[in-house]
Amino acid sequence: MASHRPVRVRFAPSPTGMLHLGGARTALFNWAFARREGGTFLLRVEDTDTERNSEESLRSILDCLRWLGLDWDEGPEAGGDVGPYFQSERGEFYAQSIARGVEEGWLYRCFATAEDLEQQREHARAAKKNWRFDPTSRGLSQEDSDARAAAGDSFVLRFRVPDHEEIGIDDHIRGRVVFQSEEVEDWVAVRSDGNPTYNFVCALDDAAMSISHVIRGEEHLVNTPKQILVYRALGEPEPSYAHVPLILGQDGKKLSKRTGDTALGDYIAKGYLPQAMFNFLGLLGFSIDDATDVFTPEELIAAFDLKRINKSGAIFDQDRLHWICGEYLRSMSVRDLAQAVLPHLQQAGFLNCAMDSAKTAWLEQLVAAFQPRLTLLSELPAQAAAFFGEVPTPEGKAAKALAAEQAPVLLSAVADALEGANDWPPQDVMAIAKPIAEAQGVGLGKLMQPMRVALTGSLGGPELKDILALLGREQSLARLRSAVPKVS
RNA sequence: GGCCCCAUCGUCUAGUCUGGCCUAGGACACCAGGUUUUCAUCCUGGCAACAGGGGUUCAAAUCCCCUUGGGGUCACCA
Repeated sequence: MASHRPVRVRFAPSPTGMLHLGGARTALFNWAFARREGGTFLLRVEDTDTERNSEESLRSILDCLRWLGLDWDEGPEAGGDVGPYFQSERGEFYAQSIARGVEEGWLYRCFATAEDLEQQREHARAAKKNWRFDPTSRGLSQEDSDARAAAGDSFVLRFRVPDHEEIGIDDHIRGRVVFQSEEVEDWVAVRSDGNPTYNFVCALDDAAMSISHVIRGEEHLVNTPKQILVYRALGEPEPSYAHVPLILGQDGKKLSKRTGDTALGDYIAKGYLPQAMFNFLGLLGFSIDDATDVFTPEELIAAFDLKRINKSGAIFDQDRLHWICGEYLRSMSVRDLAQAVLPHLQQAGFLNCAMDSAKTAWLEQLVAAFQPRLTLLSELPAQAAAFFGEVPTPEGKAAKALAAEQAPVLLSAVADALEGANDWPPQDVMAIAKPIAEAQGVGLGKLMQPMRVALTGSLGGPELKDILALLGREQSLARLRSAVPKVS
């Protein structure tokens, strides 16, 4: 099959909703393959469903692809020599192909109504019999057909599927897959309103755009024979195929909204990093080798090979995505991380002010203190709330630590000691704390615990020294002092 | 149900095409230790899989067949 043509691959989204994770991964694989082969990656918008299309969907899909770092060589906003790249603008081209199909006889009029056929299907279902379109309209004479059309009877154009023909593909992922033409019904290629259907225009456009490799989801595998037949009718070279396995939900079925978020946009909103998402998607159904699970786009490209894509479906593993995100987040520079996390803080109502250099420096200090504790950008506002407002009311063990018998004495002692310190934060908090604990005859922990709770409301969190620095002298002392009367 | 696809730890996977190096490797999650004033990070260790049955072969996770299980698809949606 056409393996020596220049590599041209496409991602063909339908702008009827948000970009699905499966679609995002398909796009990623197409992109990686094109980049690996030095080929062309193009975007074609399949907006033939005028009912469900929306401008907003298209924009969001393009934004999502860009967010992932996938750039396209031809398509919307990029142009190209084989456009238009919107199917809604290719009507003239389709009309020519339709005329040709009718003339050459591989498209024929069928006057059966959708309702009739639906009724037949119903009957078959009730009788538990397998239903397939009965191509009796094929027998309609040209005169009768013309006459009924002239009389204004509504009709669709069906594709005349040949008898006893073997339709096989050598799928890059699955190997040889063969269909018998008897299994393929005379499908509708042009609707009664004159608009062509997906299987028809998809093949038409792939041929016209010289697509060399069709890399798409496995759910399209059964569409392939229909599309191959179009190539054969057209006398165009067939592309080669790679049917990528599905992304499965926790239930083992095709990922759907029932089992969690399915749109890439949902994960963007949750604060996942684009590098992490790219990495994770590239690891679903593909692997570089037996040990590499964190990699750059360049490394993915260098190793990319359609034959290395798995055959079986992969369950979307949130834990793994979460982990990868943490890996990237921890490897980021404090500066970049501060920038990335700022929108999430502002969304939570923090830092909604002009960011002068002092504020930025403080934010970077905060981010540095929390970096080892974060896996998602969106986690910071909740974790660091104590640094933006009141001390959250301690709960559970934290409340207990603050209510300990010696806590008031220890806290006021430590507040006094800190107040006397020359620098802020004190160079060695431990050196200040130790004697106080000893004087009270308790372990260091007995002092540190209530101190943390008094300052942040929590037993966990950054190092004490960082907490004092972030809070500042005044605020730190105030919190240590005000915690005392609360418990006494 | 017809047609098509698939089958290694709970999960993502390496190994399968080109049988022996596999007493099946890595990672996530989980569990247990260690480092750390806390939490987290980090380090060490542990748990855990070739769906079943037949072949072929000196040798099978790897090749063949059957069974079972799972999935996809059966629109004038894409």
